[in-house]
Amino acid sequence: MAKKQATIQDIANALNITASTVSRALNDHPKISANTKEQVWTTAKKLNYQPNHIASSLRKGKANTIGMIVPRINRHFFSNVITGVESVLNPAGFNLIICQSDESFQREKQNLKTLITSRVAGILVSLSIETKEVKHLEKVQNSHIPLVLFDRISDEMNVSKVDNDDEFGSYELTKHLLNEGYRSFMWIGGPRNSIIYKNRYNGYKKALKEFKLNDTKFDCFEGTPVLDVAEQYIQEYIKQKELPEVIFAASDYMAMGVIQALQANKIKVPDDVAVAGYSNEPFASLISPKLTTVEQFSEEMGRSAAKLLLEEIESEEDTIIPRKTTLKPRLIIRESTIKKK
Amino acid sequence: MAKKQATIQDIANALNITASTVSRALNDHPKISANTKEQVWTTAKKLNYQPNHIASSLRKGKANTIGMIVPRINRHFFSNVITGVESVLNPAGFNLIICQSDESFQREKQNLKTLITSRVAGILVSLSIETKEVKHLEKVQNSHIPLVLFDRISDEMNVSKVDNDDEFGSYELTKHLLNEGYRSFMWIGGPRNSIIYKNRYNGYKKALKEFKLNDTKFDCFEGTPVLDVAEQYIQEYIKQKELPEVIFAASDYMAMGVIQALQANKIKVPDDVAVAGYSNEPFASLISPKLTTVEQFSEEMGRSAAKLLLEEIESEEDTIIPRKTTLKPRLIIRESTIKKK
DNA sequence: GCGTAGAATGCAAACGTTTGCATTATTTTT
DNA sequence: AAAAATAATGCAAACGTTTGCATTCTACGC
Repeated sequence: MAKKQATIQDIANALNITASTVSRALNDHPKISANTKEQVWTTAKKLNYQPNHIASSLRKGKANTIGMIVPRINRHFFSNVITGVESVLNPAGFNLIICQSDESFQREKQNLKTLITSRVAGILVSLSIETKEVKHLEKVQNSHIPLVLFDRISDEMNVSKVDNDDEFGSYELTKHLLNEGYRSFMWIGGPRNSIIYKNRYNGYKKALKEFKLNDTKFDCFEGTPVLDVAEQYIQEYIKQKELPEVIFAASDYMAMGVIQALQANKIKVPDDVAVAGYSNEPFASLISPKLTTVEQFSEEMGRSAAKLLLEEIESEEDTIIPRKTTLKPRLIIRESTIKKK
Repeated sequence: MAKKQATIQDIANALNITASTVSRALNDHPKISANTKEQVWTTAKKLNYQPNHIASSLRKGKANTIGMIVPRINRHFFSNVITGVESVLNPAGFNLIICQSDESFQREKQNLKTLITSRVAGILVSLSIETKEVKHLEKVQNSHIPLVLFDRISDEMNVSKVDNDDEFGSYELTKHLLNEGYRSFMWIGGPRNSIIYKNRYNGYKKALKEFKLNDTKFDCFEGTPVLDVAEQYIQEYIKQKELPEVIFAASDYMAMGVIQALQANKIKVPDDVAVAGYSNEPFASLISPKLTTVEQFSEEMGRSAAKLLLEEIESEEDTIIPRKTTLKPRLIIRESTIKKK
């Protein structure tokens, strides 16, 4: 019981050599004889020696741990980003500490503090919806910890970033709708102070402008990007006004809400009103009609962000030049926007 | 540039006191005068001092970090468990290191090793599908790290566990089908060497037995619990044999595959054939017909597992008595199994 | 056979905290 | 007023590694 973990010193004692030799042997240092290495390795195994990363981190002045802050882990998009991050970090010998801000600015600050005191080797952040200023991120830089922002980025920070070309994705989707022949549009999206929705809106507008459809008579609705909000909005809308030919919801969940509201009113999708979404949630291909949407390469985003971070961590330079990677999303055309010819 | 992080010693120097006093002041030790504490706190702030958790972990012999191994993070169920775990661990001052086994036994072993060398204070594990033996888990116990298994548990390990009462959930669902009046059944599920699917199968059988429906003429199919596998199976099945009144798929994804196969053959759900699933994935309420299924309280599972682990970590005892928590799932009846009266 | 190079290992300090015990200063008790 | 108790701080070792420099030993060249 309570047998202590074997240390490097125990191995040294067993072999009548010093801890330094053992340390070097374990790390396959070239100046240690093959014979000694062999002995060290076998006794290490015999004693069930497990290296103490804490001690080595302290001595080396840095941990093999990366911190990551996401708004919420149980969102399809973010959990895939995490998978991508891990796929790069683990082979490089790093562990991931994951924190959730829960879309709260306070928790985001708290998380950052924890990561700094844990002396992580680097930090990845996707900002919470509530986050309007970035002073807390500057603290990270003061602590000389490499920082990379992804998805929900901030223009104010001069650090490396990875984002999706939301404007492009939205533009492509709108073009598809226009090419199908739709001419009256409604836009539904999340709050436009979020950079994500701002960009999606801009792409939408840009495409419309190309077709001289500047001022559509139909509304643009902004709200919390969840199913219920969109559903209620459409339910109300139906009672009062005429519907457009197509509704572009800049979130799949909102699109789902729209579809449910329409179907509840016996309005056929896409025959009466077409619907498009954004981000290709898992359900998008499962519902009927299958939802036209835009796929974001979430795992790829994770990989890109992790790579940028790794490079900064392994860089010898004093000052690193921030870089930005923008990923092109891909249009996925499905039943919900196909016009009967 | 390259300014080092301030240490406890820097504060001590600034105030002409020793590091021990500073340490005690920062930890609000009762024997330090209010005056000194005040001074220490203000200079700590002035120097932007950030405690070094690595050093303190080393000295104290343990980290404030918990390790967690899940098969895959981007599954709705597991990401919710993680959320539950965090909600207990974070307030208690612990961080979470999350590892994915990717359903691979090798990676699970590798992950465990990493967590042991990181000297985490405790480990939470849900076993991979491939895991048949648990020797690697015994290593954790040899290292005197508290261990709690959840969801995919093993009977061979004498440790604390949290699981779902899958037999009960499956039994309840089958009872509902029987009460609706269905009398011919088909079972579709994941591999029965997985404890999860074994239990679900048992609950199903138990309910049938109560209605003297021991030997149904319809098949039981086992396969990888994903959409495609189930869809293909049904597609083939339709060509060859007559369908049952109801198909119980012990995974929502499989149920989805079943529904798609049926609908592709113009077979109406539930009018011609009813379908039920298991685990209440987000899409279950979005598809049409809405899917009858069983909800598992994933966040609650995370909270329970984290609480058990915390108790073990904080226990002073040398030997801890393993405990087991079993969560009752809840039947969710939706359109896909409602019989036209 | 002496000097030297190179190989292998040892020595000791360092990383930043924490903590048992010792010390000093102050107050209380008798 | 001396002894004892209390309060506040200091001293130094410890946690388990890593690493620059020193040391030992062997072999080689001339």
